[in-house]
Amino acid sequence: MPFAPIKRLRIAEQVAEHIRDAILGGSYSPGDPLPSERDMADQFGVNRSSVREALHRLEAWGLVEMRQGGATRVRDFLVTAGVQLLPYLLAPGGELDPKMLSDLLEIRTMLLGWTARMAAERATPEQVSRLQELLAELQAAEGAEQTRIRDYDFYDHMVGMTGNGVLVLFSSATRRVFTVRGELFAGIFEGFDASYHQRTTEAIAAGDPAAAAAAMTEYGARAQAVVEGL
Amino acid sequence: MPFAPIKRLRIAEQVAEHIRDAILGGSYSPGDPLPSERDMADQFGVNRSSVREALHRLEAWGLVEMRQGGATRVRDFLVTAGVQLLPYLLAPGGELDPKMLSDLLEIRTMLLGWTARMAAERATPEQVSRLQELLAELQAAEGAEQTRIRDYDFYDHMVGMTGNGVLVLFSSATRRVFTVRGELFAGIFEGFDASYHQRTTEAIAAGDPAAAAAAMTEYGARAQAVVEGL
DNA sequence: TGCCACAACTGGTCCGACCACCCGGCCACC
DNA sequence: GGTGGCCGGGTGGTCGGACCAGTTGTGGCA
Repeated sequence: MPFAPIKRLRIAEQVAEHIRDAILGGSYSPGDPLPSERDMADQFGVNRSSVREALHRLEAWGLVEMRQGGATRVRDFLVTAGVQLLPYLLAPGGELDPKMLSDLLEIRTMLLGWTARMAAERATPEQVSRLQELLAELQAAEGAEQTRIRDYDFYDHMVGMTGNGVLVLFSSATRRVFTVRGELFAGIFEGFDASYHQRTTEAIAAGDPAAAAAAMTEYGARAQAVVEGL
Repeated sequence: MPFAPIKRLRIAEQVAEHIRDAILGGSYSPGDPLPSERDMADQFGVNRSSVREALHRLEAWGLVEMRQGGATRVRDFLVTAGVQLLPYLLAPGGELDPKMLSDLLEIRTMLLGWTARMAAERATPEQVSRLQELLAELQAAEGAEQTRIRDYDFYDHMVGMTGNGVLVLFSSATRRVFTVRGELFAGIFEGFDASYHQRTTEAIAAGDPAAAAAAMTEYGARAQAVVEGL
């Protein structure tokens, strides 16, 4: 077994994680002021510049609002936060939020169905044969992790087949969740059943959008049931 | 008429906008190195700290990748960028990308339909009466801008009715697009026809998910047709 | 030819200073 | 009692410079 890669964390990143967890963990309510940059620099034992870098990151994520002269305040992140916060909203403060997980899988089911439908409508022959290759690789996958990766490659290719650039953005946002929080979804890929993907591929090859959507929707619903059963 | 708020401009923000536009405008390809922080600080005539703040913002948006020792490189933002970049991807370099706009409206249609469906499945009586209020306000709206705002309030309430927290994140991301780039969608709200919303409200009140989804999908499709016809 | 040490980059962190701005308390004035 | 101005202390914003840490290309050596 190879050595795990050394995780190199920039100081500003660590600071950002601390503050992010404190906010998502409920230590602050929307509108509450954070301690001043100078205070936090002292508390963390780092330079004020690093604290500022961390705060700017949180600001870009929609978690806090910085105003010259006034305190940096926590925003109502459920409204202002970007999708990129999803991995952390799933488990704020380290404890899994089952409701959020359930919601995410529901959205995933919707995206799966719609993507398969549009892929079937717009597929080119080359894309179909590539999809069949990916299906074969998925069926040959061993282990939960490899299955997860190939499942998402399959989905990614369908996204590309839709030709919708905005969907690419959305799906890459959700992919990040599955990557960062892969352990939450292991149940989906244990004893994986690739028959849904096979039906989907056949439906797309046959140019049958409704059947493709149905197969992927069923797959998503089954994944929902599996994870909810935990 | 009240005074318009004074627009404040932080230096780092302006720098970030410049670099962002250069990247989205195609001045750099994925993998290309940006000039060094010290160079850009000279060129912009600002301190290196400000350039670094700007770069960190771009990094949080998924536009660039910073690595100690190596150059800061442009990422393949169509894959790595967050949804929060959508407003700028719609018009990279100031020129509208009609394909991206078309894709966005297509996604919007999907979200409209699905949201209405789930809202119909899960609505409580209180939520329904609130929706009817919002419908009345929408029907009474005057002018494109007021219509746009109330249309989104209507949609936002449906999102709340689904009870899906992840959908809230997604839809707030898309709402930002309509806010920042409102001028692109003015056509939708000129000569607005609220009958789709009325049908939707009635279907939700009657607990008919399919009808609700159909009405909102038609509404989205009509908006697509209007904007594409420009 | 192939390897490696070095030098010249890059970004990452730190420090200390000053500026711009917000807010609170104070006070003179109406 | 209310108003407006003043001011001081605290906040974030910017600056310049220094040094650390990691990468990259190059030149010389074996």
